[in-house]
Amino acid sequence: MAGRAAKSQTSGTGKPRTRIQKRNREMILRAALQVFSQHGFRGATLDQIANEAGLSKPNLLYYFPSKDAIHHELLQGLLDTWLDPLRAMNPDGEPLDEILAYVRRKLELARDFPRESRLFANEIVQGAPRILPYLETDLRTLVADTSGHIARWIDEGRIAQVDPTHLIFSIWALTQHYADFEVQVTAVLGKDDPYETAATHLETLFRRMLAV
Amino acid sequence: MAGRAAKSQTSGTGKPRTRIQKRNREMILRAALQVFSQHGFRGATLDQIANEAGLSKPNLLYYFPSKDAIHHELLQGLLDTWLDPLRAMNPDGEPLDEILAYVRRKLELARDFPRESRLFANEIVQGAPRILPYLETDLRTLVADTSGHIARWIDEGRIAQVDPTHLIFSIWALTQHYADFEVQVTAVLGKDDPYETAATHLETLFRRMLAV
DNA sequence: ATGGTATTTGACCAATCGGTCAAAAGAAGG
DNA sequence: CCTTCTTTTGACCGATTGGTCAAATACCAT
Repeated sequence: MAGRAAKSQTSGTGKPRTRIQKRNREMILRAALQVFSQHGFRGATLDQIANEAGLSKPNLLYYFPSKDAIHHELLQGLLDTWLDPLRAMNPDGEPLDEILAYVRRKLELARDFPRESRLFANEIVQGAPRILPYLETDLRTLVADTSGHIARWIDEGRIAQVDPTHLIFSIWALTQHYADFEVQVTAVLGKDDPYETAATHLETLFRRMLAV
Repeated sequence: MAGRAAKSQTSGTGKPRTRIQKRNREMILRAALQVFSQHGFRGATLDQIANEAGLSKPNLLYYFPSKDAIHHELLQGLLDTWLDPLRAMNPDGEPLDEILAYVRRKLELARDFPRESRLFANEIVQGAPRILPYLETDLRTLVADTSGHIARWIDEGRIAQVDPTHLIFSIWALTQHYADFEVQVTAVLGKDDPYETAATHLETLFRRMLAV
């Protein structure tokens, strides 16, 4: 009994091997998403996450080596899907359709995954201490590329003149607002679901902004 | 020495009476704004704030009774000034000018007081646990009133048809984005100041959206 | 200088933080 | 049934948390 590391340790970067592991890791990530998105990284506690997941704290740490590891895995898994809609924009498509489709997809993400959006918002608002390098490389390149396509569309006279990068910022700001500031939107509008009216509003907005 | 409360205790709701108190309370609030806006309420610690303010923790607690009290005073002082630009909108003015002026003022606030914006963003993203009642009453009324004015402008055919409340949301989202997501904007754009181009972009956007 | 007030601090506290560990309890195959 | 591996847990650790308190110090009018 000299070795202290379990032979079949699956925590950390390893992939789950049993059904129990898969189930519990998912429960933990779901609980962690809830807690991290509501309190930010430093404001969240392992006890909260464990409690939300219905596990004991040591048991939670049996599946993940640390608080940072959970947060990191959550953020990592988020980033890919979060920017997919932007990558999905087709430079050879009809400009207005492509942009409106992107807006729609982004608003759907805000509606269907508000906690993911708030997790990301927390990270950014607090200075992006964990994903700044990603922002300065991958994200920056992706935005530069997309801005290039938009600039070409403008040069070809297919949409109105507009700063391409700020256009992208505007799409992010307008769509994520409904997830990140949900309580404010709800407090002002009442408990009704704001997403239908928001979708109409945003389509109108971008149609007018981009009409030639 | 029976009484434990100092006769001249000025902490809590009392107003500062000496120059030292005024100075130190201001230093504390400035430090607290920095820390709270970066880490959120739960993620911020009194030691951090005290350190940032150049005071010892007990000394900090000589001027404010608790962590909550500091955060509360900060938020309270913020709310008034934060919505002033909206209150300053003149229902009898020229619609487009009024709205564009509001956008400009709001963007200036984001540029000049980004930490205040992020303090507010943190509070809202995390569910507004401390100011939800305010949102549901004062803010809601204010938005309802302003939406009424905008609706009238639309009825009079002075600006294009648009959902007034979502128009207000759009202004908030677009302007605050540059403060709340500053690191992302900077990471994508480079270190250059984005506010000049943002101002132009937003003016163009709202002109097109509201043109009759 | 002196006395009273305002301010500052070191030492301390209970509670909670992230994390560890050895042992107990399940699960599975033979 | 027994063995082996996986999963769970209670007890515990040092560090940090928000906050207290009595004593020390700075300030100021007389």
